[in-house]
Amino acid sequence: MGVKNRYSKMLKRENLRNTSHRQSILEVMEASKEPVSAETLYLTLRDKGISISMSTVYRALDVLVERNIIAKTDFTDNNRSLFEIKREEHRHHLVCVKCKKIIPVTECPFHEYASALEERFGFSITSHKLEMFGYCRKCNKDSDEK
Amino acid sequence: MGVKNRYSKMLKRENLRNTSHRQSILEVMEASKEPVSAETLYLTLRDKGISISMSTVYRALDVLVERNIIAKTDFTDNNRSLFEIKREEHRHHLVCVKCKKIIPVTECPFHEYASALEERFGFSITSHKLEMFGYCRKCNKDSDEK
DNA sequence: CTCCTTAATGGGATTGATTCGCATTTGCAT
DNA sequence: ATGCAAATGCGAATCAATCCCATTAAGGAG
Repeated sequence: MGVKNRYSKMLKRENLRNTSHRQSILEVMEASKEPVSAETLYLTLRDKGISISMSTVYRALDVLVERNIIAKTDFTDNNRSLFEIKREEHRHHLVCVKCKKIIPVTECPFHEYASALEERFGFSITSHKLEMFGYCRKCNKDSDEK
Repeated sequence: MGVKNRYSKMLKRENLRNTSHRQSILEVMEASKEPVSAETLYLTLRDKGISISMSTVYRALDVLVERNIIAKTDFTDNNRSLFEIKREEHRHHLVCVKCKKIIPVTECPFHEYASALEERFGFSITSHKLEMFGYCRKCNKDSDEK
């Protein structure tokens, strides 16, 4: 099944219209290895010759987050939201505080921990986010050389 | 050692002036069981009869985050930043997506996982955030009753 | 205790991301 | 092909956060 067809099904299942803009947005997000901002998305689409407005980008992102197709991830950096498509395995991130590089990580060993908390607090956990901050290999090396 | 004295020392150690506003802000944050927004802080201080401006609140929060005395935590809810004083043990949170209640959790079983990632990616992790989302005991019960 | 330097503050203006309102267009069921 | 509700565009509005600059106050030196 082609990628576009897969998106159609996803949208249909959620009672969302299969518009070309939503298709394009999902394609760009699928292709991106890192979380993207609304503006990056907008500019990328423009570069590809697609005419779209910022409102549409934001609205599409909102509805896709709401339907659990993409995730909004905040890194506390310059008050901007980043968005990432949900893949089979969810992701965590290593964020370099110096060069801002974001490394996705797919391992997630937290089920046990989560279960214990659910029991203790009577809380049903439906999702979680883990972000780790520090210095990437390159920035570590750069500061060694000084 | 009194609380105020402790704050004085923290500020002095960081070469920050021990101003009454910073004292007040730290007191309010210490007393708060949950992360607070800049606005909440501002209003709380006003209620206590302390005259302060939003600029000062934001500036104090910035410098305290920078010096690692408090932490900025974003919960993706209405694009607002929340701040929390750092205690002996760092904290994670259970965030109820319905009533927005935030339950702090002090257990943190991630050192092993973190070490493995550091090795694999040559990344030095200096901090991390884990937030879990779902439904609290009360909101679970409310939806049962329907 | 007083003086002096400079960090900190107030308050208003500004920025910048995100949201809103409403007229127009488009998807899609029939 | 037709009709209607959903989606879009574009400009205006909102709202948290930041900036500017004149004023105040912390705290070290004497």
